[in-house]
Amino acid sequence: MTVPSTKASPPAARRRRKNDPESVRADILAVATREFSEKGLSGARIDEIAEKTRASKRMIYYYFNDKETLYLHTLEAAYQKVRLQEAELDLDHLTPLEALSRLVRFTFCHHATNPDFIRLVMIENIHHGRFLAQSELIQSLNAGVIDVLTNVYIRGVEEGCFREGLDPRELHWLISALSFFNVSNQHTFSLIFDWHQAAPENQQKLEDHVTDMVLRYVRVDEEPSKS
Amino acid sequence: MTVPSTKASPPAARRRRKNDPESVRADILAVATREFSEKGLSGARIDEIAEKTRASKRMIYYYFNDKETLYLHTLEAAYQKVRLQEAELDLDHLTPLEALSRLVRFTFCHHATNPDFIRLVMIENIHHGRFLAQSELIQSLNAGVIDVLTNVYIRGVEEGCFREGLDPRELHWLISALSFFNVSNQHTFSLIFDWHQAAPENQQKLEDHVTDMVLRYVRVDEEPSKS
DNA sequence: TGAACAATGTACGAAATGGTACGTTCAGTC
DNA sequence: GACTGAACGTACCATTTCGTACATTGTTCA
Repeated sequence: MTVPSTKASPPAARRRRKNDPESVRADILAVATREFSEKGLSGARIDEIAEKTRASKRMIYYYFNDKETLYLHTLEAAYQKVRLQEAELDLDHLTPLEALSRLVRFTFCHHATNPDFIRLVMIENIHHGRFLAQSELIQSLNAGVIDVLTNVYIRGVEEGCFREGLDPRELHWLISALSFFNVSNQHTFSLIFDWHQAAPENQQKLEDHVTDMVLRYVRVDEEPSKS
Repeated sequence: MTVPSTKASPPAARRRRKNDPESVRADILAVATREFSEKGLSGARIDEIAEKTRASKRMIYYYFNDKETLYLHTLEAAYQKVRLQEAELDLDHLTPLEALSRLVRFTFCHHATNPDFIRLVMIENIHHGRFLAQSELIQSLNAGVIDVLTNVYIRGVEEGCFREGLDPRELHWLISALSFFNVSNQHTFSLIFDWHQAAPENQQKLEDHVTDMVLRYVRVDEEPSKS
């Protein structure tokens, strides 16, 4: 009763209390993200996650029921974070060409700066998307991703700078593929071709090439005239 | 001495003998490939590999020293198999455009029909290419892969159908990225965008798009004239 | 204040798992 | 035909690893 400023406001008063479930949960999730993305589902160790956490192993099983559930929550959190970042993108005030270019560069840079997310997706694919299939959350989150691209594309076609007949979903596939591969296969590619792909100058080159490639694919053909 | 037709020819007479080291080794490697590519290094179980083999667990440790060595041999065998298939490609008698098109389609199809290999490479990347770095074999194998592409590209530039200034290694990167992603991220992509990517008609579409994309990127610009 | 429930720590159990000790059989050689 | 080393089987060990039982502390509300 004599406690400073806490009166029926549990979520706001996080300082004075000893028990802080939300932060414990968040802490576990953060550590789990690092561990799972680094070592995979079977490679990550619950005990090691527990050690690196302020909490104890008991807490992991308290908030998340078992290893696989923890992994699923990790995956969901990662997707949510991505979507939040994507939502900040504002393309409506740009010309279609600029907007598409911006979108490609954003995707490329985003993936490059979020290797944890990429690795989790790789790992999830190794598991045949078994966990993603369980998550309605993720699937609903991703519903609107294509919409942004669709809008840009339609505007481009209407303005005559993009050629017709392309499927925005396939366009998204192309952009994703190039941006994803840049992170996912960096190690093997660098080793095999003795090329420091992660070097800033090479990353810049790749970003330019990827952007160029997508634009060339979408732009109308510059053929002077037919016959 | 009364044995049928075996006289100082151990490698040829494989039938009558009870011990058949080569085939045991090959069998182990084949099973290990399936297991590792399916479940990863940490996910695969030596006991399970042993069970699925005609041999026993003891034999795995007899021929390969430990789990990681077995994994490394698996990886090396997979790369070797790929290189053998690639070597069959004969592009010299084609025009540069046809040759490049052929090369892209070959890569796309090859990856699509060898998911085990793709998955092993994914897994190896999860391990930061740690094992590939140990293998001089693989790195030497891959030396000549770029050469084929380089030849085609140079021919194309000389004949005036490819634009100058592109790096064959980066070109290879683009082709690999699109072909690789098609397999590596099939599960998550199909789920998220509710699109049966593995369906033959969609695979055909993607193959066409990928080929088209690469060709559009490499072809000379069709601009009528400057100013 | 004290009952009720949420949050947390400690210690432990049971199964899985990589790896090995030890013995046996096979195949070529003197 | 005895000897030797390669090839192979069985049983086992030590450790790791997921998960839980149980006790304890914190928090809220009547």
